[in-house]
Amino acid sequence: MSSPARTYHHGDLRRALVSEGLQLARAGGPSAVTLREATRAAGVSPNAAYRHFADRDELVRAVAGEAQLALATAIMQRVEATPDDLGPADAAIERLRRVGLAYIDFARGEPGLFETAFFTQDTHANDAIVTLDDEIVAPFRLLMETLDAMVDAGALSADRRPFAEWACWSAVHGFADIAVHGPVRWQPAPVIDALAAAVVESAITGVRGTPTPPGAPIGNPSAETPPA
Amino acid sequence: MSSPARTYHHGDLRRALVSEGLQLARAGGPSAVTLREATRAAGVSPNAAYRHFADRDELVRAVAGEAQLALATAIMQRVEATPDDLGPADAAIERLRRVGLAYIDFARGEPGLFETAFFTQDTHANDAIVTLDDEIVAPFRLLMETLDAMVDAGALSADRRPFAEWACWSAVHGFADIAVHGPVRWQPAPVIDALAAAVVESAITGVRGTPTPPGAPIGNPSAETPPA
DNA sequence: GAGTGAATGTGGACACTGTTCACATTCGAT
DNA sequence: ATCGAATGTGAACAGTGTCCACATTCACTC
Repeated sequence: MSSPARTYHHGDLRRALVSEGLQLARAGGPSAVTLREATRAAGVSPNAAYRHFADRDELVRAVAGEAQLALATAIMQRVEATPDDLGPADAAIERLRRVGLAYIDFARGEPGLFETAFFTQDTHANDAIVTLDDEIVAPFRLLMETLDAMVDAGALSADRRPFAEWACWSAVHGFADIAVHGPVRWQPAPVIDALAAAVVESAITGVRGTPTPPGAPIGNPSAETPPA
Repeated sequence: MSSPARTYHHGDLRRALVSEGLQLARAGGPSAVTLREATRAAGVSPNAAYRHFADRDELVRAVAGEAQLALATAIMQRVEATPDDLGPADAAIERLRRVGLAYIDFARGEPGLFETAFFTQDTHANDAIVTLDDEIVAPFRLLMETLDAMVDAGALSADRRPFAEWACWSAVHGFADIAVHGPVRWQPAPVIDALAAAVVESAITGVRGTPTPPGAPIGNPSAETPPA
């Protein structure tokens, strides 16, 4: 479809399979990324996949990595668009708000990719101990940095910093999941917008220990534009 | 195995299939509840299932209903064990705390059932509008009641009541998901306990708009015992 | 009590999936 | 040019959901 030749082996099958897998995941979630469909789309025999992935699981995990990257990109874009006419503390809080809203909007706009990003099948279930660093994914790292920046800007007291990442991530991730799979899913979009905003404010309040500061919340310019 | 006769048709196959499905879901999540395995366990031919369920999906949804019930039961038990030597407001807050911790502990203790409880495949995707009441599941109803009771007890101001259910549910559900599928999963149990407690406190703070009151938190008597 | 229609369970088949085996092709280095 | 390693192919197997025609059994009527 893209390359002209198609003479020899294939050139770069692994990348092609992950790419096709991403499309499938986008349309139908992790369960839709199937070996046979991906190889078929790549114009290759089913078994060819086994030269690049041990398992179907390994393919899906590779796709999941891409999905995580897409999510991280969406968050970064939204954060970088933060207006710069705010005080340091307000700006830090606004950035946290944007992390949360971008996370939620990504889940709503790309439910298949979102679900895939959290696909994990008991890999290295036996490896005795896994340090946290090994598992940290890009979106989570963004959240950590944002919270650290809040402490630096004086928008979050240092003694409230520990655990803050879990409280924030939990609230936002939970709402995203509920908005995609739960009862919220059938509500009209504006209602979901309002709920999302309320949940994010509540998470910020919960972490800071005090209601949202002077300036009213900004954020939430409707939707995001995910990558291919 | 249980019944003595086994002469005629089967007596009550539908119930048997749901029951077997629950076992499968418990061990392997929703994807493990398979028509053939369930019918096999019930000692019946695969197609017999189609006399009671239109689809594999319908079976899984029935199992999901049971899983939701099990979750609701776990929450109720924990809430009912709230000590009664607390003031009304403190008691109301403690009950909310217990709802959250029970939810999280259920997810950790029965990941398969927990995941199954949230299984939803675009059922009635075309039915124009679905009122929220149709979709409300037992665990969520418990949360609503607990929050209403907080308002009555003066532990939550009425103007903070709206959206509170979503903020609470999001935080708790998100952490449960992360603890089961996410990076938290590999941490030792005591660490997860501490994180769970912190997340729940943060959620309560976020909803009430002010840090946790005088008395230190109680809750969290380690684990729960789910049904068969 | 025999008979009849509805409910329920069976057997066989098909398409689809992941996966393995032996085999074919092509690339890259000697 | 040759030979080993990398990569792709074909046929096959087990497992899954699902449909079809057929068999059994229940519940009810005459």
